[in-house]
Parts: sequence; structure tokens; C-alpha cells
Amino acid sequence: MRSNSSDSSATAEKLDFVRQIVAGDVAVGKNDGRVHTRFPPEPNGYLHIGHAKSICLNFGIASEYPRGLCNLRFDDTNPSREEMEYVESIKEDVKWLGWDWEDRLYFASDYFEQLFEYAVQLIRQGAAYVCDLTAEETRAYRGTLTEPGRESPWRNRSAEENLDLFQRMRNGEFADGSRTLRARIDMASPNLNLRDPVIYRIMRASHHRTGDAWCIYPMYDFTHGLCDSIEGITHSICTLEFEHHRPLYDWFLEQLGVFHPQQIEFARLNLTYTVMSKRKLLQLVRERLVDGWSDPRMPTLCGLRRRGCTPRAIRSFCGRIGVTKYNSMTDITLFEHALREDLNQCAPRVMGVLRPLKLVIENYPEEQEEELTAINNPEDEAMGTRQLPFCRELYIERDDFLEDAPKKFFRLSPGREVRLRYAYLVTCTAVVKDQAGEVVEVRCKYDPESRGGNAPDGRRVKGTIHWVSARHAATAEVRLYDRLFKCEDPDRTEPGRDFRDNLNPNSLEVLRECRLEPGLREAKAGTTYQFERLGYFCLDSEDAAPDRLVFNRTVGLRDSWAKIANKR
RNA sequence: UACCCCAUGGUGUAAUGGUAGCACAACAGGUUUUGGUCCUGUUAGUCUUGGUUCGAAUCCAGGUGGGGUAGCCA
Repeated sequence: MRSNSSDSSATAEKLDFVRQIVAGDVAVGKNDGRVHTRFPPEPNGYLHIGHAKSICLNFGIASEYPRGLCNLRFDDTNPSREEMEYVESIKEDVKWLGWDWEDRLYFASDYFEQLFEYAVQLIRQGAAYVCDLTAEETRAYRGTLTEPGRESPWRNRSAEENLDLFQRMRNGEFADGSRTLRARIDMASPNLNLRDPVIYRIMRASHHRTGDAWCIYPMYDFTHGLCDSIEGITHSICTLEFEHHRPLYDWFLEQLGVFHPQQIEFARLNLTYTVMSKRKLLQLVRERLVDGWSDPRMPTLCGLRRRGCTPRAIRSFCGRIGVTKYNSMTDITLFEHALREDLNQCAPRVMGVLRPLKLVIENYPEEQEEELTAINNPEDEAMGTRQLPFCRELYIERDDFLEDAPKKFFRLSPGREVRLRYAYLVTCTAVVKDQAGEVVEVRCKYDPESRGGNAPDGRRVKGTIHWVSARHAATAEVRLYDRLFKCEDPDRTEPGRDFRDNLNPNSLEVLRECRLEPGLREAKAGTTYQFERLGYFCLDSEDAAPDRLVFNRTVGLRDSWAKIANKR
């Protein structure tokens, strides 16, 4: 197993508890020293950042051992809610994250025949029986959290009768839901999972892979461990809610005497200012509270991708959050940090003006144009330079001009001098206002000796602002995304309200008259750019067209001026 | 009011019987042609009560708090 990057998360010294278990097993030669994990999604929804944690754990651990392997296996035992569309999107997302299952793509449905044989074996051993109770009756017989259950009247059928009935279930002789195959364990167990759990149900639903070949489908608990066993999985890593299922996981493997992988549970990822449950994400999509699964505000991998997040940043994040059994809430700022850290390293720098304010250089000749050299990435000299057109009329950011500026405001203001990045020093000489008193134009004079931005006499100019040539600029729509929810824990609500009441009404701001440096007309999809002094942006993969520039803000730059300004 | 799991600065995580460390966040300063990056510093923690021990975040017992479990879902 290989990651196609070198940033594998685990360091040699500090292993999380899962990696410690794996390392300990390898050290004592358990499983002949093999390390084999799997990522087992159900194809009934889109992957999100929480899945990325699991993916990076499973594929990551495998990648840390010379002969380590990780399978991609779809847990497709419930045809009523699974679809091929999800299979494809999940494969795409895992690949995008940078992991490779090589030739080990599996489906639980690949094993249906073998699973059936295992069930037959259990019946022969007296460890499973066909039960005629209805769903409601089964529930009633199960008991409650505080009271033991009662044994089904069908619990003591002979193996012969059970075998016959189970075969006839498969043959389609019985109605949906009329019978089940159940494990014969202990109706009084304090662990409800052990109260004779259902292992096969009758369900006439067309399966996305097996079609109508089956009308009985195995349940998760029975299927999962046996699939792990068949594939020779050594460490079956899953989330905490399966902890109570482990005794059952072990029970099936012991009853059948097959290879016994070890199930290890860890805490799933929770992030502030978002929700992670499939149900809630689906609700946001269905109720059109977001623009589909790939809405850049969604924590889905397709949403993060569309937003401009890099797989490297996501992997780096997954490497820092740790793996424990503690039910934590990770601060979204840690993700934003990982994102900025990666983007700072790789994002090409460009200039773009989001809220344009015209700036006219009065002493710059009307017809004159020139090209100025700009650095593409100060963090990476190999990325080279580019030429920027410059002329008499420019656009600057509205926020970079203030008529009555406080002392600590280092930008443009009447009488003050600033540097136009990579261009010239300019001094504001006048402003033009409309009838409403709004500043609509700034007038300046420039110092012709300061080409490139350096003062000939060495005078200090504190402020540097970005700009674009009015004559050459490309017009674009820019979508400023913010956190989807307005509070850290959207699920924490007053009675009678739910997470939807905590949606951030300002999570999207659309700016339609942005002006970008001309080179951005050829912006590449899949590249995230840094708009200098503003943040990271990428071309929208769904709404941009050759004649229509649409950019999404991935994340803003840290903004210490905003902090100062907010304090005032 | 059953059973299971968990508890270290604001957040996330190390320390596996021997100096409580790292990252994020926050705050302060330095460098800077991005108020970015980078660098330096500051604030701040072992849930509680007992016990074992020369020594406890770590082991034991009780308490408190949080999470999970009653699908023919996964």
C-alpha cells in the first residue's frame, strides 16, 4: 500500500493506541507479521471529512508497513438503500485523497454464497434458527435495557427443520419479513446485541450488483466480521458505536472456527461549526438548505474539493487530530490551519480585487501601458514570475481606502502614500464622490522613480495594497464562503429546535463585479490560488465556463488587521 | 434507572510508576514589497475522594460528569 505523497501522518515515536496495538502484534509475530486493514463504507451516501479520518487511519497504517495492505470493501448488504452512484463517488473520493487499493476492490455481496454456507453451518451446529416472529414481536421479545428478553417460541426447532426453512427462505417461498434467521445466543444478555440477533432477513429488493439473485440478505453483524475473515484482515478498525457489537463479531468467528481478525474501535471525528451525520447532511441537501452534496460549505469530500481544499491538507489534518476513544470535538481552526499551511506552500499568488474602487493616477500618461514583474510564490522560487499590465486607471480594494483613517491604518487615505504591490508608490491627492457622498474614485500621483515598489530615497512606506489594471482586468463572480453554522455545536439547541435553526445566514456572500488580473482568464480547474492579502480561491468546478469566471473562497488569509479593527 | 466505553490547558493530543510535553487557538513582540508567511515570548491542564507506593496523569476502589446501546440499518 502506498500513499502518493510523502506526508504519512504517523511519526515513529508517538503512536496512537490503534497503531500501538498493530505494532505490538507485528512485534510478537501475530498473523505471521501481516498487517491488513480495510475501509468498509456502505454505498448509501457521500464520504465526508469524518470518513477521511477512517480512510487515513486504515490506509495509513497499511502504508507504514512494508507488506501492509488495505482493501476497499463496500458493505452492501441492504439493497433498499444502496446505489451504484455512491460506489463510484466513494471510489473517486478515496483516490482523490491519495490512496490506492490496487487490485483489492471488494463487495460484501461478492461473498453472499459463502455467507449463506456459513449460516448453514451455524444452523447445523445448533447456533442459529429460523424464527417466525414478526418484527414487532421480535422487538417485544427482546426486552429492554433494564429487563431481559424472552426466548422465541421457535428457538428450539431441529437443525433439519431449520435447514429446510432457511433454504426455502432463500427459494423465495415466504413473504418479506415473515421469517428471519437468528443467532442462538442469550436472550438474557445485558448486551442487547447478543439477544439472538437477526442474521438474515427476507427482502425482495433488487441489489445494485446481484440483481434479483437473492431475496434474503445478511445483516451487518454477521457479514462484517466474516468478510474481514475471508479477506484475511488482521485489524478491523471501526468507530465507537460498534463497541457493543464486538462480542458478536467475535462470537460468529469463534462459532465458525475461521480466521479471527481483531476489531478495534476509535472515536469518530466531530468538528465545530458543522454536522457530520449522513442523515443531517442528507436533510440539508433534500431541503435545499445547501446547493447539493458538493456545496462548498458541506464537510463532504466532494464539497471540500469544490471549495479548493487539497487532499494533502486533509491528510495532514487527519494526521494531527489523533486517534483515541475519547468523544471529542475538534476545533475547525485546526483544519483551517492545515489548509493554510499547505496552500501557503503550493498556491500560486495572484491579485484580484473583490470590491473594486477606481484609482486614477493623474500624472501617469493616458495612453501609456507597461508590464511589471510579479513573483508567483515567495515560498517557492521555482514557480517563477509573471508580467502584470499597468496603466493610468486601476482598481483597488474598497477596504484599502479610508477617508478618515486612524493612525494604525497603513493603507490609502488622503495625503498618504502606499505601495501598489510590484508597481509604484502612490499618494492620494483627492477623492471623487457621488451625490450620496460615497467615494467612487480615488485620485493619486505616482512616483515614477519607484518602479517595482522601491522608494529611490529609501523612505519607508508601511502599506502595500493590491490592484488590477482597469483596462485589462477580467470580471468575475466570487463566492465568499463562511462556516455553515453560526455556533460551535449545531446540535446543541433549545427544546423544540434543531440543527437547522443554527444555520449561519451569512455562510455565502456572492460578489459579482470582482476584477482579477488578466492571467486568471486562463485559471485552471483544480488549482487553488492565493489572491494576495485576501485568501485562497479556486475556480468553481460546476458553474464556471470559458466565458464565465466563478471563484470560490477556500479559506481567508489570517487577518490581524481585522482583529485590530474589530476591537475599535 | 441495566450494561459498555471515556475523562490531561479554551480545543485536540503526548507522557505506559520517575522533570506534565507538542499542536491549534488567544495574547505580546520581531522580520516583512501580502496587516500573509516566518521567528521569539506569554497565558493556561492531570474531574473528585480515598487507597497502594519512596514516588501516581498512569495502578486499585467509590463518586461525579460525558458518550453509546432496546433496526428484520450500517
